[in-house]
Amino acid sequence: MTETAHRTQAQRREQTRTALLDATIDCLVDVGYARTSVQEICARAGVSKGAVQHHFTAKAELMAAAVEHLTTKLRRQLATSLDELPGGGTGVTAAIDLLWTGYSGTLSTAVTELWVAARTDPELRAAIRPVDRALGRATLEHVTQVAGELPPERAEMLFWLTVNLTRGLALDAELGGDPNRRRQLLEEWKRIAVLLYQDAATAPS
Amino acid sequence: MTETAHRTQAQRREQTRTALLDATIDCLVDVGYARTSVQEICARAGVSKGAVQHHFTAKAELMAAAVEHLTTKLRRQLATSLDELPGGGTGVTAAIDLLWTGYSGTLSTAVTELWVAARTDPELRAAIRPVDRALGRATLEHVTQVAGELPPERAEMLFWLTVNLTRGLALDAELGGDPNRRRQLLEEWKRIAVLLYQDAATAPS
DNA sequence: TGGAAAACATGACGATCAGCATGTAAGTTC
DNA sequence: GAACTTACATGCTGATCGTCATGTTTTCCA
Repeated sequence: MTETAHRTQAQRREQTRTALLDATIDCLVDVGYARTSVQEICARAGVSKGAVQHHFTAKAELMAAAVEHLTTKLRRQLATSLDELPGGGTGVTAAIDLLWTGYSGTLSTAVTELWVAARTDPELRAAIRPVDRALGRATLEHVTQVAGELPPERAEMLFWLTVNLTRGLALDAELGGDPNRRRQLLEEWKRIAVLLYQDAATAPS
Repeated sequence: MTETAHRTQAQRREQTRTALLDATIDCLVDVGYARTSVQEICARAGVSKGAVQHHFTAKAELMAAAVEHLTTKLRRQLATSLDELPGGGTGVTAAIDLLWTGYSGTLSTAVTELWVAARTDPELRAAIRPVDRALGRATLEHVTQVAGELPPERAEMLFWLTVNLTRGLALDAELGGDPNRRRQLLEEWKRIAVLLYQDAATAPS
């Protein structure tokens, strides 16, 4: 119990750092950005305010780091669900499911909180933009890998349409919209996408 | 100059009330929900904290009232753009444009702030949901009125797909995504919708 | 093994928050 | 026009915010 586990300095640093970042994400998810205070964060992380001060000069820097932490986690989640999902994946349909599961999870909820907050916070915004763009490109790669061969331009269109649609649906889900309707809409969108895929295959302009 | 304009009590009440609600919306739009304080609001409205206290028992009630105020404004905006837009409106295309202009304005920005905040605030959420559902239905009516005759079920699908897509696009716009891409995506979506419209007309299942 | 440095804790600081108690001015009613 | 009510202003209160200054513990290195 009272046994002191020997940890190297780098280990300690990394450990409390990730604890802080995870706590930040948790905080964003279940109390929202407005009420995500430093105190609340380090209470969840089990450390003191001095710790967060030692690792990050200001709250804004913590948030910026949380953004990066979030995207790496999202990338990992994307990779794993990519390995699991497409067993008998039917190309476009599987890709859409992939995006939906990605954008409807708790991680994306945290991202949305940060996005909306970033709209009126230039500093946070500057931190988010490049990371988000990189995530977008990486996701596009993964998805096209699943979706089979479409004309690249068409594929990108479909991708971004799906991304924005799922983002809208995720927002609807956050506010407690009807889950059934969301399912229906997603199914309908899959049918449309497949239809378009056939179009692109049979009559590429 | 120093002439005191005689205002009836009801006029005074209504006037500062709408001033407060407008100021709240302004505040949400350009400083965000997290930094929308009572002080900031009544500073913008040109009244004192006592005034907001007299009209609303708590900040939550102010926000709830702001939600209702917002939706009535959105309805008016929708109605006017409905009168202006569809001069040579081509049915579905015009309807999509209508929705986009509706969901990409400042009013919808404020709504998004409240939505995201409402996710972790049950009180605010309870205030938003019914009003938002009513707005959705009203919008659906207006849109179908513009879109021409589609099978009602198809029309509703298209409507909700468009709504969620435009919401996602609006979120993208808020964070400073590429406006050109948004234009392209919207154009593409219009083409798809028209295609589906033809489908529904020629081969109604 | 002991001193330096890094990692973390504690407590206090001014600022700001939402809410309340009390005062004043404008309108209403008789 | 005087009592009364409504509409608003002013100033305070405890709580909480982010930040900082200063201790205490843990690891490192020689």
